[in-house]
Amino acid sequence: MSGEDNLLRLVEAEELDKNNYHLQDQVGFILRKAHQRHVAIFASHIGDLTPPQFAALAKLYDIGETSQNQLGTLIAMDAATVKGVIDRLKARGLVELFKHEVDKRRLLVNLTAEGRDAIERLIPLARTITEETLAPLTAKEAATFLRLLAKLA
Amino acid sequence: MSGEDNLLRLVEAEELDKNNYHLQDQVGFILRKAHQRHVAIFASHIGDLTPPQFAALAKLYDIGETSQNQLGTLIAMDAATVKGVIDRLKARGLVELFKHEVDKRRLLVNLTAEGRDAIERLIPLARTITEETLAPLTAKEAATFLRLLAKLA
DNA sequence: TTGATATCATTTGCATACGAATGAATTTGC
DNA sequence: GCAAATTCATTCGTATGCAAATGATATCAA
Repeated sequence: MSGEDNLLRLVEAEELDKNNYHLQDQVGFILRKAHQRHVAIFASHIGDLTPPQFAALAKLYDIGETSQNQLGTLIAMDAATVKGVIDRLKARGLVELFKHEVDKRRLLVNLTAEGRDAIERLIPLARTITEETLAPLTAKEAATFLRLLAKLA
Repeated sequence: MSGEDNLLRLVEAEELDKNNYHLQDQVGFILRKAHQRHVAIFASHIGDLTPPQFAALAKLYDIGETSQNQLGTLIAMDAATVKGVIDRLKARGLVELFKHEVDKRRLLVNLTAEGRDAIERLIPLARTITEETLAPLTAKEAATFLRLLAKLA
């Protein structure tokens, strides 16, 4: 085999390497698509609330009154994002805000009676949404998937 | 067992049902967190481009010139979103736009020489990003995860 | 106690993401 | 061949999502 052959093979290998990258096989790209699909399923069942808004209500229903910042940590939203979400829920009368009596930096958030009614009404729909999102998998596959997904998140 | 006992159990079961919903176990919530983590990993390796911008460049590198709309379909972005992404890539000189000679509705997009250089330089980093995203899983788990994720997306 | 740090909330700027409406151009169906 | 339907691109409005900067308050440490 000549030196020129070796060079050729090397060049071909590099070309192959470049062309071998397929976006549609990358975990990030598929993750983005799976998330898109879930959001669409969510919207088809719960049209008047977004997944982040639902997450805020569900968490407040679970743990009760907490600070805006703490809520953000629990539902994986940074401070700027959670503020917008809470502002919109407040505008719709689903949550109330209070200043913390002792620590004046904190803004306490809690469900209103209306917010409590809403989340109690929506939780069954949320179960349906979860089911429909996982519908392409068997029960066993879904369990495996959730276990591995949790390791990644 | 009295009728009152039955009623009590029923009420308790309903309460349990309501309180039994745990946001942090829902596939949508974990999917959102996994996606967030991936985007953060992406940004730590490729700071000057977002994942959607990278997707557009990678797909153009893969298939060559195409219409804005077709590109959007291939990278799972609606028309409004892809327009913004392409506009920003164009402003940075990474893609060029041409009117389609025959079908005057279409706007053709292609990489510039600079765009081609950029994507060739970035693909190795993208491989690293994929690896790091999947790092919490073993090779076997990663393969299983990708197979199931693809079924969901 | 006070000066340095840290925490909480807000604001601004930028970048997806998508529904809905619009207008231009093309294709289809009859 | 022409009206209806479709496709392509754009624009507007709304909602995340995050980095960075700012101001108020609280905690820590010397």
